[in-house]
Amino acid sequence: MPEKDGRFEAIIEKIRAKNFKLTPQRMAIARVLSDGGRHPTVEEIHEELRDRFPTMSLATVYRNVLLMKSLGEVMEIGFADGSNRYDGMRPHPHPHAICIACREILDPELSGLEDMSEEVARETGFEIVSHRVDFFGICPKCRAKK
Amino acid sequence: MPEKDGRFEAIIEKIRAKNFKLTPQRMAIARVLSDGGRHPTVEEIHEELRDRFPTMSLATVYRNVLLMKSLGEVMEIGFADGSNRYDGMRPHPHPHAICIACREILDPELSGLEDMSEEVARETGFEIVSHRVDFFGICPKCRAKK
DNA sequence: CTGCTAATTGATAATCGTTATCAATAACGG
DNA sequence: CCGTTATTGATAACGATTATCAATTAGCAG
Ligand SMILES: [Mn+2]
Ligand SMILES: [Mn+2]
Ligand SMILES: [Zn+2]
Ligand SMILES: [Zn+2]
Repeated sequence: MPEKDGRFEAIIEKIRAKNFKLTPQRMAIARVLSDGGRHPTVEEIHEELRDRFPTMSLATVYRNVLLMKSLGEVMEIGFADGSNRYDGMRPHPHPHAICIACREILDPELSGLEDMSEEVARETGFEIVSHRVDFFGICPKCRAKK
Repeated sequence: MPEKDGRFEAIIEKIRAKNFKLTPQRMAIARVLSDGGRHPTVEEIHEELRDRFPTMSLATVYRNVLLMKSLGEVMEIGFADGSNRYDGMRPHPHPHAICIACREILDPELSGLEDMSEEVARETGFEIVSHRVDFFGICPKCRAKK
C-alpha cells in the first residue's frame, strides 16, 4: 500500500497526540485513507478490510473517517447523490477531475485557483475561506471503450 | 416577484412543449424558481407558497423541482450535508459564492473558468463536460455583524 | 505481567431528506 | 360538459449516516 509523504504517520501521530486509542481497525482505516491517489467511499474501505477484519462493523469505518475528518487529516468530498468519498492524502481543499463513467477521481495540479478566489472576493465582497472545485468528464480509459 | 430574462416563460413553454399539464401549483413553483438571484431549498419554496396553497404537499414541490431539473430548466446545487438548493434563473453550471454564516448564495461573474477547464483536460486527458465551482466565505453583511 | 477504567467496537435502532405508492382530484382535448 | 390521464396530497418506504448500548480492549498504574 504505497502511501507517500508519510501521511499515514501524520494521521497516527495526530491521533496519539489527542489521546485517542490506536486500535488495529483504526490504523488499518488510516492506512487505506493515506494511500495516495485514491478517493474511496466508506463502503469501499469496509470492503477492502473485510479479509483482515471479518467482523469489523461499517459503523466503525464511519466513526473513524469522521474522527480523522474532525482532526483535519482527511477531507470529505460529498456529492449530491449522497455518495461521499475521502482523501487522506491531501486533507485540504483542492480541485478534482471526476470521471462520470467509472467514478475515478484525480487530483490535477491547477494554477490560477488563487487568482480566481481573489476575483470572487473582489466582485462579491466575500472573505473567501474555502472552495470546492470539481471538473466532470470522461477519463481516457472510458473514452477508449466507446 | 421580479424574474428576469423571461425565465418563467421559458420554463412554462418547455412544460407545455413536453405535454405536461400546467397546474396552479406547478406554475407557482416555476415562478419562485425563476426569481433571479435566489437559490431556495425545497422547504423554502413550500413555505413561501403556503399562503396561496395551504394544502400543497411537500412531495409536490419535490416532484416539480425534479421535473424542471429533468427538463434542463432548473439546476440543482447539492451539498454534502444533504441540503439541496435550486437555481431556475441560470440552469447551467456556473460558479457560486456561498456565505457559511447566513447561507446566502451569489452568482459571481467569473473569467478564466474556461481556461481552467482546458488546463484540467490537458493535464488529465479527461474530456471535460461539466463542472462545479463553489467559493465559501463570509458575506459583507455577516462580516459587519462581528 | 495483571487488573482497572475509560474509550472503542459491533450490532442494531433511529434519523432525515428524498422518492415511491396510491386513491382522489383536476387539466385539457374533444 | 365528458372522459381520459396526469397530477396531487397523504403517507409509507428508502438509504446513507448517526446514535445507542452492552461487550470488548487499549493504555496505563501497580
Ligand atoms: Mn483529492
Ligand atoms: Mn446560481
Ligand atoms: Zn472513467
Ligand atoms: Zn452571510
